[in-house]
Amino acid sequence: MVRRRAGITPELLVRAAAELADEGGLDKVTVSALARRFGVKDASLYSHIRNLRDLRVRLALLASAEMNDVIGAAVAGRSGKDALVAFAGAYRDYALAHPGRYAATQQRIEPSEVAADGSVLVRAVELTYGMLRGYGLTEPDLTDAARLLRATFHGYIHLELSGGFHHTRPVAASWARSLDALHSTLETWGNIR
Amino acid sequence: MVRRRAGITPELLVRAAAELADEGGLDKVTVSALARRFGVKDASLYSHIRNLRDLRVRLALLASAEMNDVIGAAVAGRSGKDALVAFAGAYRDYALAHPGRYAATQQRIEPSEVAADGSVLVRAVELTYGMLRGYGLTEPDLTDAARLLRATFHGYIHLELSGGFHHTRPVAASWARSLDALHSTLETWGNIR
DNA sequence: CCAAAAAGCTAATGCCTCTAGGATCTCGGC
DNA sequence: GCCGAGATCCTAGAGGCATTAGCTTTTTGG
Repeated sequence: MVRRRAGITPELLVRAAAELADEGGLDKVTVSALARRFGVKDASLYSHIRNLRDLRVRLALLASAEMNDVIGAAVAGRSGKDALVAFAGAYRDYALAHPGRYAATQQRIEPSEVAADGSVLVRAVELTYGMLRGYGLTEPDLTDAARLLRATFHGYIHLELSGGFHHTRPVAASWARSLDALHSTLETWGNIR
Repeated sequence: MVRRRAGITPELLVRAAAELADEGGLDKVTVSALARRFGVKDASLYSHIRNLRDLRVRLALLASAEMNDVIGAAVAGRSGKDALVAFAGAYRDYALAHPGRYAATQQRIEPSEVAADGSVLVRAVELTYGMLRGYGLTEPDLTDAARLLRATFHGYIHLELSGGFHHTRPVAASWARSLDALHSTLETWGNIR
């Protein structure tokens, strides 16, 4: 009997996992579902990934890299409010288009789990700091402002994705208004309080 | 053989679930774990709760009610920045003290799942709006500002709980600074852009 | 062409959800 | 006090998922 192999690689698995995540949520990313997808037994996947956790970490890194790319492209050549709006827009668009991947980026990941690929996470921070330096901020304001931005962006997307905004007013309108507010805050950061 | 009953009620289950959640995270809230806790077989719990989902929704309502209480008490008699700081402090303190319960409040819950107890969710909105009216905001600014606040608070807590803040600067310091910024934003909300 | 590495498979264990149907306890009413 | 109804708990069992161990088959480099 000539049974060809499935030609599975960790990369293929992660890509399939990303699709599963975006289709049905991060908790649909399961070793069984993945095995099913490749027409293979569950146990067979353990030659390619260490375990489910490993798979999800890889997925998180994939998604983070993708986000870095779209955000990086969006901010390129812009500064000030232009950059802020571009950054925020790219962030939100990615998250809404790829909710499962986005959710994956929100998992707690220990440095020991990423081995050498921590660069992805570093770059995300650099993008934010780069944008903030356009507002003339320095430490510790840089850290404070970066935290505020990340929190606001993430909080918004999370609430939007989890159906937390019931009001009839379009979320996009509130989002734009919040960006105005954030911009204004960043401009006057040094004078507040 | 005289076997006394365990005296289980849905309320007891939910309270135990809350403890499980705070101890090991929301995904440790499991029918099996709960049954174990009460010295009873898994299947027995299905006389008290419809299913796991039902349990988690009840947990979310419990936690939401608790948060409303502490926040309500914190804001009582205050206005302006006092109220904002009190609100935010109560919110963050509760979430950090009860991470599992807090996580439960972040689940997507359909109106059909809460039957008549939707009042809890309404009150949360009222608390926020009440505080914002102290800043003289009216619709649609009220909605926009409420969304920004919820997003920021939630985003901050989520990132803090998930270990997203790696920098050495104390999170509490950045948090305080962000509240200053938010206050300033709310004060000038009408003038921005 | 062959041996070792790689990629799958079967078998098993353990944990979890949930349903069906049976036994037992409790309690209100006679 | 007794009894039936309903509430509460149990046993059995199906099915899903993660993970390990050990075996077989396919590939591939020398």
